[in-house]
Amino acid sequence: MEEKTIQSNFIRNIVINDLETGKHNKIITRFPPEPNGYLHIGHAKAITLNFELADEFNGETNLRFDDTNPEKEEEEYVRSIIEDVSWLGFDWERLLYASDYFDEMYERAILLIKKGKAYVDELSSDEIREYRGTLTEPGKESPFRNRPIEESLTLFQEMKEGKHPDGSMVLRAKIDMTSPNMNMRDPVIYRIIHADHHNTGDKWCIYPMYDYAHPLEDAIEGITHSLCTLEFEDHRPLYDWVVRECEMESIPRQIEFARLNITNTVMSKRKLKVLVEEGIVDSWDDPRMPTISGLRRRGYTPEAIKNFCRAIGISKTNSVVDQQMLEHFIREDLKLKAPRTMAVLRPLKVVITNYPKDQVELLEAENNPDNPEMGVRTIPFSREIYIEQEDFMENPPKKYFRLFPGNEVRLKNAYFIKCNKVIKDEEGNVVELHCTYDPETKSGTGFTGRKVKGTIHWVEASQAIPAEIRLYEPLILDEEEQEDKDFLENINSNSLEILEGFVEPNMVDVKPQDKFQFFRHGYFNVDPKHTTKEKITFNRIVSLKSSFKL
RNA sequence: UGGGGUAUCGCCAAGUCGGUAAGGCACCAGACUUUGACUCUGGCAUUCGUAGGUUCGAGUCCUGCUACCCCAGCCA
Repeated sequence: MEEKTIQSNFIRNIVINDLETGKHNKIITRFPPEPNGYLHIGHAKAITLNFELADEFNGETNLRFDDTNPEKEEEEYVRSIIEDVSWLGFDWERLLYASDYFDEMYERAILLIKKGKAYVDELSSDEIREYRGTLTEPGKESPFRNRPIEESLTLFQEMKEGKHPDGSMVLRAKIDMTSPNMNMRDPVIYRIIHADHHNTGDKWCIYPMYDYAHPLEDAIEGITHSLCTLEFEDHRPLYDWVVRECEMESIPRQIEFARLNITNTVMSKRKLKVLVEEGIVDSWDDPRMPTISGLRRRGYTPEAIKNFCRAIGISKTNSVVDQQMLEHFIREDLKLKAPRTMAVLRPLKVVITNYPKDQVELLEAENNPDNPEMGVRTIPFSREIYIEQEDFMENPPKKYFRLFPGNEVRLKNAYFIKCNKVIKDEEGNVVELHCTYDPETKSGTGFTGRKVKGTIHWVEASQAIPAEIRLYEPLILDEEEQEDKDFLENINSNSLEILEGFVEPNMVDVKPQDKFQFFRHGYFNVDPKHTTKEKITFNRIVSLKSSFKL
């Protein structure tokens, strides 16, 4: 169920204009993750934007790893990012790495030095910081700023050859130490890092900084529209400076948009990492995580995620999208896709006293009333069944349509039953119900003799399959207006609830990632990690909406 | 107190040359219902941060305020 209703947004308008005016005949975008962590739904927003924008206008999109810092990046992340982007259903034109361009970047740096636009600085990092000035005070020029070009050339060569230790010197762009834009105060563009790179091994011991590397990567690939998040707005003058001074032929345009925030969760890599490291969740793909892998394990589909990304729009406003919006799109997608089945999460045994002992009859049930093509299945029915604890109340309030003493309800796909007797344990807890059924009310016979207000789900007791069912709630509690509060103080300690319930016997052969609608409960996914031959574990993706209030 | 941004319904978000406020989520009411689900119908901004100005007419133009976000990594 993909809805490709294209929503207008300011970036798309820019593209349309660029195409109409002939500035570009074809657009090329890119998704440039740094392979230093797992992708989350915020990345999905950027991925969807880049790929679909190019696709709409017959352009191309590259997947490019921005691997300019070997100390933080790993092959494992490259693998997971590729997996996630593919899973979302996007095909890149080219799979590239910033490290593919290290040679060219080095040559362009030499060009800058020769033009007097860059110099090797031997100030320490602390000194560089001091010389940089502050937000309100201009910086000072480094004593090395005006050293001879030949000297910088030699030193830069030596940096590359590994003749100098980490931190001893850097290559800086020579721009303006008094600029009100801190990024223009002679930014460092190359630093020495003696570390193995996942792609280039030990070939290099100097690595370009983002602000220098990124515009070159874009220009080299012929990227026309380089989309990034708001915090890079201040970097745009530097981006343009690099493209211009390095004399790149292709001129990419950087355009910034707001990153995604969703209520009741966290989105930064840093915070997600804390959740994993503090053991608040058990891994990056924990079903409570907003990571692509977490959402996948929870049971979200690529279509739902993409529809969500399309629906939230693109703008420059800092915003927080209601998490209910995400839930809406998975419900919508699974409505027609997920077969219905009955599962009892908190079992209460019911004995149907007038039903013959030792009789088991097979009943027919629709797999999806909203999608008849999904066919029917048969389910067993007998004298003993389980129903949901919350579907019975001994002393119900008004408007309680479910089972209570003397009341009659419909068992979905089976018969009407009436509750006659409540069995309790010593502590007064209801442990069993005795009911009677009416053979004339069998589902599918067209019985119209009388109506009942409630229909409840059930599972036949002797053949029911025990299953583990995991219910999730948001990781983060609704925040009150408390600034500077550590997000860990708002952690929802009840974000996971594990239940032992029963599912229909025909669930024996489910496979990991199979999705179902548990009748009257919500949508569930077969967990790929916890499910074993002995026991199936289901993750609740999302509950059904409900207007029922006790 | 420097620079860069943003302010349209509870939450997202469209709003071409100024012409008299799309849509989605949420919510409320009703209909339907073998899911208190779905679906359907109706309701949800006389108003676009605020104060002025220009104009026959301004969310869209001008001016002044206000609030919030980002920037002082040899991170991206």
